[in-house]
Amino acid sequence: MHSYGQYCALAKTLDVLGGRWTLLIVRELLIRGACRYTDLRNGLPGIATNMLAERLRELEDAGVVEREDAPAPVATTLFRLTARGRELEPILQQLGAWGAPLLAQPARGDRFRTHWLTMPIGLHLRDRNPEAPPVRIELRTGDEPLTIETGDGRVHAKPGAAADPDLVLTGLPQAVMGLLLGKIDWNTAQRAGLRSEGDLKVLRRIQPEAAPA
Amino acid sequence: MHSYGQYCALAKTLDVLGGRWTLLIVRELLIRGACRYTDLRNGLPGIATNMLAERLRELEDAGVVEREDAPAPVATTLFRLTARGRELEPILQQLGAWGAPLLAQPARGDRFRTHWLTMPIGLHLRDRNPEAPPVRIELRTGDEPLTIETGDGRVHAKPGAAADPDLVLTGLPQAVMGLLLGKIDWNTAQRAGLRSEGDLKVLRRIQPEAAPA
DNA sequence: CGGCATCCACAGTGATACTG
DNA sequence: CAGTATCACTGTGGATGCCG
Repeated sequence: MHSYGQYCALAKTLDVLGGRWTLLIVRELLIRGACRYTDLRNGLPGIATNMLAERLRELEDAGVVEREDAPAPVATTLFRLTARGRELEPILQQLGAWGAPLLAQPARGDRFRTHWLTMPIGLHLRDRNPEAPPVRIELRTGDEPLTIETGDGRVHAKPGAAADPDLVLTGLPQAVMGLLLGKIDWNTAQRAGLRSEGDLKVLRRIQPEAAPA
Repeated sequence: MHSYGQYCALAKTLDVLGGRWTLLIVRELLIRGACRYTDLRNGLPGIATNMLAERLRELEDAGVVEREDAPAPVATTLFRLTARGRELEPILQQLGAWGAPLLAQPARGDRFRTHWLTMPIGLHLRDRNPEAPPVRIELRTGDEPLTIETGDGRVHAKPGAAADPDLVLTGLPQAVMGLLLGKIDWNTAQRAGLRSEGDLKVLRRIQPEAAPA
């Protein structure tokens, strides 16, 4: 990427992060932590492999990403964010929040990965009853299950199936997220094909505002 | 710009704002408010004129920018941010803050416009003595003067010369900003060619931390 | 002059194939 | 698994021209 050549902090930021795919690579590393090249490619459907390799090199040169030779038995390379790279988390959250309304439109043909829900969940949901025992919800809405857990007043999500979940939600991402964020009620979600197993009441504990269950 | 085609809020944001020059156009409109095509081109040294026209059209389609036929005598078109576009201000400030360390390096050959200092000044400086009468500082460090004013505990900057300023600073942007942000002391700034006229004590009132005057 | 449209050389991008 | 190599294609930057 050619530099903007401007003595301006924003322009310098864009010199580093403004290239195509760059911020989406940072998104993957924020969500996943250290990952392999193949994991990154899988979380970035549509990227060309040479593009990923080149961007990782640029991010490494810029001090945003570092590579690490994985521990003994596996013998593979891991990519992870540096401290400087992790400073980008709140910025990516805000950028995502700005674009959230754009997800309302149909957007047919869009690719989806379940772990992309991690950031919006951590940003928009709160545990309204931190004193009570924690709850676990499993989402099945794409390539892999996602586990939602309450803890210290916040709501965390991480890839993988939940052990002994209080609730399991199965359906399209639009319906799952619409329900979790309180944008649509349970009847609407059901009409959109959402299915549930377990205790729907736990939803009220984490939804941002009053929403019917 | 080709869409990423991902059902992810960040990817949707980048579909709209991720193109080359796009966020720098938003920067100009945030700093300047409504401006003419020519003003934009002037604040974006290096941009190709067809690029500016195309990006403005895209931003208009996305509901970030709107155009307005200027009032009676002038007969020109003005471009301004919509409410949706103005929501980007805190995000651009954070992106700029992230890149601020990159301005420390020499960066020879970089173009500069004085009004680019508006955002960092509003972000990093505070009026430590809001009860006292307001102060005005004029910066002369590039193409046009910039006026800094205190008010309601904050520090604002706007293009143009100051009427009856308490202090006038003249020199390179690195030196001016280094002094204002307390990164360098007055002697260092002076060695970097900075000249002053007026009362240097007013600096302490707005500098982020203790710094010698 | 302000607000573009057109044209062209070239750098960036994306798909596929291949390799240690 | 983690890339490199190749190549067609598209986006970008610079110059210039046009039109009210």
